[in-house]
Amino acid sequence: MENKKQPKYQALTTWLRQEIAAGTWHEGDVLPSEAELCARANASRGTVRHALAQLRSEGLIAGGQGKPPIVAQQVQSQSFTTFMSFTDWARSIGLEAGQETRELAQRPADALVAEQLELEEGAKVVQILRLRLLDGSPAMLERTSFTQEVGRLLFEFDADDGSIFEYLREQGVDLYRGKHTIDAVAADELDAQLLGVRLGAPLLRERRVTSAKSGQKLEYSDDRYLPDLANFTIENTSEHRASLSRVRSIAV
Amino acid sequence: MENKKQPKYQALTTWLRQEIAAGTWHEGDVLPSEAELCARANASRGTVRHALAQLRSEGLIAGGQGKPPIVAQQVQSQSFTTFMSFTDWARSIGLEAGQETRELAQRPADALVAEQLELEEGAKVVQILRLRLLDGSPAMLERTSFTQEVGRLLFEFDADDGSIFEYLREQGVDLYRGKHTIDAVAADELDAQLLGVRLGAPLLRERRVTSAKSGQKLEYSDDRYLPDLANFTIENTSEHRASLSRVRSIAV
DNA sequence: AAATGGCACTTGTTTGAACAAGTTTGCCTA
DNA sequence: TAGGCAAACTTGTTCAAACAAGTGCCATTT
Repeated sequence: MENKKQPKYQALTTWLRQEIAAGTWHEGDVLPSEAELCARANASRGTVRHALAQLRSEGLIAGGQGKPPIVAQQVQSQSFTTFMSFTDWARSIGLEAGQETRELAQRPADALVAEQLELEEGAKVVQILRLRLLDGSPAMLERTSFTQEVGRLLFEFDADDGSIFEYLREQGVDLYRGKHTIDAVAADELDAQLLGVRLGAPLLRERRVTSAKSGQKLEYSDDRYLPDLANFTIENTSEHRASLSRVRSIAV
Repeated sequence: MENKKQPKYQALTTWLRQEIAAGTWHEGDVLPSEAELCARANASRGTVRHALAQLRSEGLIAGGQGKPPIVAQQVQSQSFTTFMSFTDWARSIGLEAGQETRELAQRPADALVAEQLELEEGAKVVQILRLRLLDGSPAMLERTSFTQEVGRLLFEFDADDGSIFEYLREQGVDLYRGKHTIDAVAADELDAQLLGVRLGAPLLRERRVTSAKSGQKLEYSDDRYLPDLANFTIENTSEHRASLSRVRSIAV
């Protein structure tokens, strides 16, 4: 018996999730029928169905009426942290993240940054320019702007020392929501020099606005990846819509 | 009354989804309590909760125990069809999709296509090269390869006439899952000529493998967008993970 | 006036039951 | 043997009831 605080249906989902992750049932395998799960978990069918519904909504299992549920083809996804933090991402694929901080400055926001962070133009922001490395080679150049309130914490942090995202969360900053826009851009002089490509080379750009649960904007970043080193992938099915959208570009 | 085939809880979710989309309740507004919804829909609480659970899993509503559900901050996403079909996407943003088919041919698969479609190298595939337009101007160049079985249907379709995706679905082709990889690439000669950019200009590339529910690969496409005209966006929160992943590039 | 206690209301969890609808299996017939 | 039909099983939908647990408000008390 685990923590008695956990409701029965959640204990069931956790158990099933773990079993699937552990490979007890492989992709396409048939799970025990609802009746069997009822017996094994000593629960009513409603409870079991509640648990299965949760897994279904996560896309972990599939199956239609009359047929027992099967383990679905996994739709890969990354946790919020892994997707938001370069350091965490690198770790997750077995590489070591590195960084060379080129600039850390406080200055008035220009028009673009002010708009993205919903500040008055000229309000003070903290900007950081970092070259990010994967196993020692340049992979991405990030230009990030923080609101004054959050950014001031960075002056007490060695930006060559790891994950800003992680550090800010430890400091209690409520980084809750990320809105990402992905496009392609030609390398400018700075990109070319630091990433080691020729001027005008195609780069994969991710612009990101991070906000608190309250909706207050905290960070705006323009990250440019070498397309040879990083891609974005997404999967969707006619049953399991992805939250990715293709949108019309907005002039910048 | 609509189609009586639709179960009650689904009618309820549909209704609520529409009301929310229509702005009857705004972000942060309180929805009717479960009891009220029971009365209004003439349904039991279980049914109402089933409907609410569905909306909750889509991230449309939030709210904790004791508090009535509220309309959550919208995480934008697109339906499977809208994301898979250029024509449908254009329609959704109020533009007209156009196309100029440059080639429709049957030929042996090269190594890349064969690998993506899980065919023997040299197996026959149907390839189509189409320039896609938004309101008349070039926006994307698509190079798509279909397995023989699916592709043969295209010879009875006027490819200048609209959505291949829609046509194939009407013909009963089971287009179920899309796996998308997004990166940036330099325009080659053909891209430059048809899209009207200079050689080497950055393009936003989406490579896509579409498969049937059975897992059989049906289509591989390399779509190159003018980054001025289309982006991809995604949102995630620490509670609502997105299915997007940043991955290490695989050599092509 | 401020703190507290309780009541009314809300959602969360669980059970049991019944019928509908799709799938599989195996037997029986042609 | 091939086909078809029916029974047995599966999941899907819906209802009703009960208690647990969290929230908000109001009246009473300090």
